Amino acid sequence: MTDLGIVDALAQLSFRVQAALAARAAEHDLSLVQVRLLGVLRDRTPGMAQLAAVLGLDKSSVTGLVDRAGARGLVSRVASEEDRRAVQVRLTDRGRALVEVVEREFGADVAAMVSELTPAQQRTLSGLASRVVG
Amino acid sequence: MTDLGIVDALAQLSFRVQAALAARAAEHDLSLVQVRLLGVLRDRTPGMAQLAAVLGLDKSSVTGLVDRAGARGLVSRVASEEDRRAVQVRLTDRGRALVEVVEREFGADVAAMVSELTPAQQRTLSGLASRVVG
DNA sequence: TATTGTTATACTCTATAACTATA
DNA sequence: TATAGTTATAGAGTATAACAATA
Repeated sequence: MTDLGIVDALAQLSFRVQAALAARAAEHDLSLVQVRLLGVLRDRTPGMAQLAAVLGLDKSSVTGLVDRAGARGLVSRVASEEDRRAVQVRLTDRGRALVEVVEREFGADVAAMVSELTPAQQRTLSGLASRVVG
Repeated sequence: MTDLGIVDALAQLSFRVQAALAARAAEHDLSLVQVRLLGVLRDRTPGMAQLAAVLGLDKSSVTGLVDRAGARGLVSRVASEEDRRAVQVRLTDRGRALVEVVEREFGADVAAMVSELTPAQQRTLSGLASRVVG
C-alpha cells in the first residue's frame, strides 16, 4: 500500500478503530460514550464530577448518561459514606458482563484489522502506538 | 513506555487522534461530523444519498446536517441537471477555506503527537498504519 | 415500482445556567 | 463560600416511518 503520510494514516486508522468499536457497541444498543462510561467504571467507582473530568464532559451531561445507563441496569449510584453530597457510580454485574463482551469482540476486530501485518510488525506497531500515547 | 498490547494501544491512539480533531473542529464551532462532511466535499459534489452512504448515516440525518452547514454558508445544494429529483451538495468558498484551516491545524497536532518518535520511527508508524487501512 | 430527498417524530448526547444540599 | 450533584432548557445528531416528486 502507498504510504499515506503520518497524518492521513493515523487519521484514517483512528476512524477505522472508532468505527469498529461503535459498531460493536451498537450491536448491544450502546453508543461510544456509553461504552467509554462502562470502560471507565471497570476499575473505579468515581463520583459524578470525577467521571465528568475523565470523560471530558460537563457534569450535567454525565447526569443524563448515568441516568440512562442506570435505567438499563448497567450502573448504579451508591451514596458516599464520607460526603453526604456525593455519590459513587459503579458497574452492576450486568454492566460488567456487557462491557467484557464488547471488549472481547472489539479486541477480535482489532486483531483482524492488523492481521495482514506479520507478528513482528504488529509488535512494532503496538510499541510505537504505545509510545505515542504513553 | 510499557507496551499496551495492540488492542489498547490502537484504541487509545484512536481516541487521542479523534479528540485532537474534535478539539480543533470545536474551535471553529464544528462537530466531528461537520468536519467529515466538509472533508468529503473537498473533492466531490455528491447527492444526498451518496453522502449518506459515505458518512454511514441515514439520508434523513444528512438532510439536517446539510441544512445546518448550509445555514452557516459552508455548503450549498445545487439542483441536478440530469435528474430533477436530485441535488448536488458542494462546498462554498467559505466552507473550503474553513476545512483547509482545520486540516492544517489538525496536521500540526498529529505531528506534535508523534514528535517523540525519531523520524525513522515516524516513517515506520506511517507505513504500518497505511498498510492496515489500505 | 423504485429512487431521491424531505418531513414528522422521538431519543441520545451535549452545554449553560440556575438550583439544592452539604462541606 | 465552595463543592457535589440535579434540573431546566436548548440545540446537534441520529434513526424510523411516512410522504412527495420524479424516474
